[in-house]
Amino acid sequence: MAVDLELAPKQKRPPGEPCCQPVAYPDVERAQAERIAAIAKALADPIRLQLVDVLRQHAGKVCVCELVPLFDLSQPTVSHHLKVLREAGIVDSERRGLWAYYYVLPEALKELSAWLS
Amino acid sequence: MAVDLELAPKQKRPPGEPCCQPVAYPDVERAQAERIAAIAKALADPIRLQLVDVLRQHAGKVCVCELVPLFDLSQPTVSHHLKVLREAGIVDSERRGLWAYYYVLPEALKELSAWLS
DNA sequence: GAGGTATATAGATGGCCGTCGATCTGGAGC
DNA sequence: GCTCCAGATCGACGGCCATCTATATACCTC
Repeated sequence: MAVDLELAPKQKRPPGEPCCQPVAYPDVERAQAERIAAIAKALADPIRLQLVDVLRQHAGKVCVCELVPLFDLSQPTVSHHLKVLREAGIVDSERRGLWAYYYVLPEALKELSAWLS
Repeated sequence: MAVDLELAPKQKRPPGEPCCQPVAYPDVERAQAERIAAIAKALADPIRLQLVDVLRQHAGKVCVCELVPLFDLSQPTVSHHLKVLREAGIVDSERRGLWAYYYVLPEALKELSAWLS
């Protein structure tokens, strides 16, 4: 998966109609592309996107028991989505007694946001 | 864009009653969340992210024959990724003779970019 | 027309993802 | 101790995804 691999120019082509222009290389390295794509992948589900949206509305922390009834999904499924977001570094959680509170880590979205602009 | 709803702190509750009511609702409607998530999904692969990166960097139209050798993938696989990006509305293509030139549709990324900021 | 070339499509395959019900964990309160 | 509850984890299932090879399509040149 060599991003920095040299481009082999076209060897035979109809005259007068050049195929290949000067090569454009990816501006992002492979490792960076994988990081950004991983964030995009975590956001690539409407449920997770709305979860992040709710958490971002509150600068504070939101209880899981508030998140579950927002969606027509089972509690384990919502918990699974929260785990995906947590493992992507987009959210983190804190346990207080019986309840778990989730909150956004805004830094996690910066690289994707910066690449998009 | 933010809906101001307050987060009720968790208190002890009488047994037999549900833990809490949802206090925050998604600011993003389901249809909008699905649109944004679909864009994120198209970008959720490092190859496709780098393809978009190359096309954005070039700011013009890039021949497929330049894109294929950038990755250690078969030509049909690169073609598949370009098709995914095209069906997501992120890129479009134009055929010139034997060659196909791809270019970015910057509008497609705006909704995701706006949601992130 | 024949022959070659760039790209797209088809079909198969292995793996990952979203969802569920069932179960486990650990804290609260009796 | 025991019971109840919030949340996480497990195991399974169906479906979708990324990749390949093989083939088709479209186009050019002779």
